Amino acid sequence: MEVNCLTLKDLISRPPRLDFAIEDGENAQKENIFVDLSRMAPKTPIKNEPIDLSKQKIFTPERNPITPVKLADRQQAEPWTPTANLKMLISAASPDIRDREKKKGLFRPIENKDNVFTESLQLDVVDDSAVDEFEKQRPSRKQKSLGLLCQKFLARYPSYPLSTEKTTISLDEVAVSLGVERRRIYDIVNVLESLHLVSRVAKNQYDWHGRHSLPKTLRNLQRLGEEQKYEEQMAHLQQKELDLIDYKFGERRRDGYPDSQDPQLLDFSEADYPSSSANSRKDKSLRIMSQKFVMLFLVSKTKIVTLDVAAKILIEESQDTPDHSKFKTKVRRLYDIANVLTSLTLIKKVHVTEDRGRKPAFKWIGPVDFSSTDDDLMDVSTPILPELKKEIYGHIQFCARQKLARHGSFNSEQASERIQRKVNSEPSSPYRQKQGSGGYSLEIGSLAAVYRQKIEDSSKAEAFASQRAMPPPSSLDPAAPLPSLCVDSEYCVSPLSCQVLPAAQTESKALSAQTGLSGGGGVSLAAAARDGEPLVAAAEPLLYVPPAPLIMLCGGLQEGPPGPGAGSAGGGGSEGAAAEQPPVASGQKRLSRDRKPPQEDEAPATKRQNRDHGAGPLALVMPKKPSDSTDIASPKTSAPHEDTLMNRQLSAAKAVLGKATTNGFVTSEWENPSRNTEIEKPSKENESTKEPSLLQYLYVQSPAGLNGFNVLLSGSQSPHAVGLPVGPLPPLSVPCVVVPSPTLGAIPVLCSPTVPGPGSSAPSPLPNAGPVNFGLPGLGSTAHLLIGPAALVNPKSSTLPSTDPQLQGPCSLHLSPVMSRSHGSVQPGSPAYGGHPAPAVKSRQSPVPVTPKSIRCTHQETFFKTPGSLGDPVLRGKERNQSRSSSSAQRRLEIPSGGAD
DNA sequence: CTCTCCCGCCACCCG
DNA sequence: CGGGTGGCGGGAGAG
Repeated sequence: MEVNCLTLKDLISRPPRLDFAIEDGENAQKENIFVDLSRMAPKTPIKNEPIDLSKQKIFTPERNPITPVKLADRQQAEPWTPTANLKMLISAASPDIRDREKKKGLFRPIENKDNVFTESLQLDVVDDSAVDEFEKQRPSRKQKSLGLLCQKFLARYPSYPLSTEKTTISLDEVAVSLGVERRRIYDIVNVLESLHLVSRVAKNQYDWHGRHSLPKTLRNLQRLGEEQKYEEQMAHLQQKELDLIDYKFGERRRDGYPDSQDPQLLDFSEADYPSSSANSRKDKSLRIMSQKFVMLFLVSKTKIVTLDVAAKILIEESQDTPDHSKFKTKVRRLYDIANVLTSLTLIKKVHVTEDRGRKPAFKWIGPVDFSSTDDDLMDVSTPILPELKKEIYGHIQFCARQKLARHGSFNSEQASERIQRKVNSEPSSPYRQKQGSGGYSLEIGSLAAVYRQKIEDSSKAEAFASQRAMPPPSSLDPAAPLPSLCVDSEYCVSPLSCQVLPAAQTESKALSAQTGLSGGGGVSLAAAARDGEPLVAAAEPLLYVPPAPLIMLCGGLQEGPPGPGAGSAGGGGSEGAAAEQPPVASGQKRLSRDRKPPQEDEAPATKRQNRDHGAGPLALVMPKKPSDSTDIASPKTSAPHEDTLMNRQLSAAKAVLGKATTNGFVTSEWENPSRNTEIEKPSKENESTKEPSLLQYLYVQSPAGLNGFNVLLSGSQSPHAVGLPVGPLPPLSVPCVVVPSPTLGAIPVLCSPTVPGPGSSAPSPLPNAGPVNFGLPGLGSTAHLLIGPAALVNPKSSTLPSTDPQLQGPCSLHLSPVMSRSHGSVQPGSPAYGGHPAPAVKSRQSPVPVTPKSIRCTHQETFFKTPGSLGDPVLRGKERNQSRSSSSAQRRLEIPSGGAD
């Protein structure tokens, strides 16, 4: 036996060695992988390796030589063909070898290696996706990516360090620890510095500040961006592109904004950045570029920035001559920055489809409302939290009641009015929105934002502080970008979608009819996505299936499938992944794919997702591409997602309802989208666009970064809504969907009034497994609640993330909380919805896995309770939330709700 | 092919 | 002036 093993190893190991430093820590990882592989395939070592690797997940770290049998199995199991494997090996080999030789000297064996190694092993073991393994085999580029490195870097420090504790960062130490050259650390640190997450204190020394001041920093950047008129510039550039590929620099500033104020940008925050003369080296620094890049997102209505536009703007500002090489260089830098920002879960990669084709772009998934919040708010201490929660819960409860009371009679206006009323009543209320974005005086989103900030603050002191150990900081962070919303890596935005949407929106009814869902009860979809991404997913039964026509439209609209995503950001273990997934989690997504543990880093998140999801589900939903399926599908089916939709809906809603109603519900973001200057954005907004069905609902989103609640109201229900223009769609039965987000936990809840009998058909394919997962954002921050009109179906079992417990539960309501989590642990068979493929709830994060059942009850109750309890919990962090939240919400709810009547 | 973006040379600039 | 920083762009992996 041994002999065999050795032989295999030898064969296998060699190639790896070449690639990696064999003995070196880094290499070690790879080697391990290889080893495993080797054992797997006794026959041809080389080929086997790759193959094995892919499948290894199953294998334990031990990976010792395994019996050949397994190999055979695996091979079969593996998607990879021998040929493919060989190719892989071969391709990897030569280059690797070369690199290897070089690297040997370069690499420093570091602990890091060990870590990496460990991680890889774990991944292998746990991991399902072949991809990971594959990657691991050889140190793929991804493994060495800045994003991954950044995640590791961030994992070292608490997102919200206690004020008392000072964390200093030694670049040398970090570099060694992470096993990379210091040069790479500079890239990370510079971007972090631009956001004030760190500050340089001395040579080679930085202080870690964490995310505490991130909202403030972003606000400042947003302000600066507005001053710089970046939005106009972006719009201008985009227009130009339509006309010409070439763009001229001169025009950009026509508006009169001063030439380079770049230096000022830096000033805003600190003295750190010395204003330098234009074009100075500093102006070109990654720090400044990073700030500008962020500003572009912040001023963008669509929150999507294409790299080419960003690069052009940067070039213009730098007053450099716009040659192609410059452009390329800028883009490279932007990728560097984007990788870091993605690791921070502030942005995620998407693709914008344009006439010219797909363009790489990034979407802001971080907090959005900070702009509206005051500094005061930032400082606000915990006390406020309860208030906010009440508001939110109250609103939710109200909705629920309404629904319950009359199945579709819910009037969104009333709700909105109520909210406004409240807001108005308190002049000082933080809830008021400052922004003029929409003219909405108050937005839930803003509330959420406030809430979130508070939470953040509190969190610093408490949980987070202690939690370094916690799952990756990022994921945990409340502040973390709502990103959770965006589960998937990429979205495609297509212009068309916009057009389509309007019509779609109006009519949910039509949809339901078409889908067949209508009859049954409504379909409950949930879709809430924060930034456009769909938050909710419905169980299969619940899944809303857009009528064929709609689908077609959607599909058409969407570009191709979203690529694999980009989303890796979340990656970092919990962070990225969590963030992304959770919110949106459209049921579909979740359904299709199960997430891997957030822990994994995924630089390659996108890939994973892809693989995770099957195309299958998507297919159902979307005509378009299977590949995206996961993303698309889920969103599509379950909920309306995307800004576009949202916008549409909003606009539609506004029209119908009148502003008042909408106001209450609409979040700032929503508004923004509607306006999009950017052509692309509007259309696409991700996967969500596709779903017209979503239109039916009015989506109330909390501000993006925040953990606000997202509420989906069915348009049909609202009387006003009836008037909706578009119309053909029959209103869905679902009155409203509330998606609480973030802070609470990520517990998505789906209540579907009636089970979608008809709908099921469509859905069935998707979910397959059944369980629809709503992915909670990694953190579990977001919870989605869907309330079905009349009859809620069964509550699904879901595991709640520790954090969210509160939200979850609307037991009484019949709501079923669905958790989706990064993991994808969803169970297909999960009980949800009684037999239906219920969405599975995952709570990967939750430290303590709760049993769905138990959780459910608890949560449910909790959910409605008054926030009072929340205050504590919130702070605590995710874990505690569950229990606490419960109480206060209800109280609040009732009060507010009353207004409706 | 295009998109990404790693890698590390070498210029800056600070202490 | 030495060394920390970090701009820069070649070139290769990934798709």
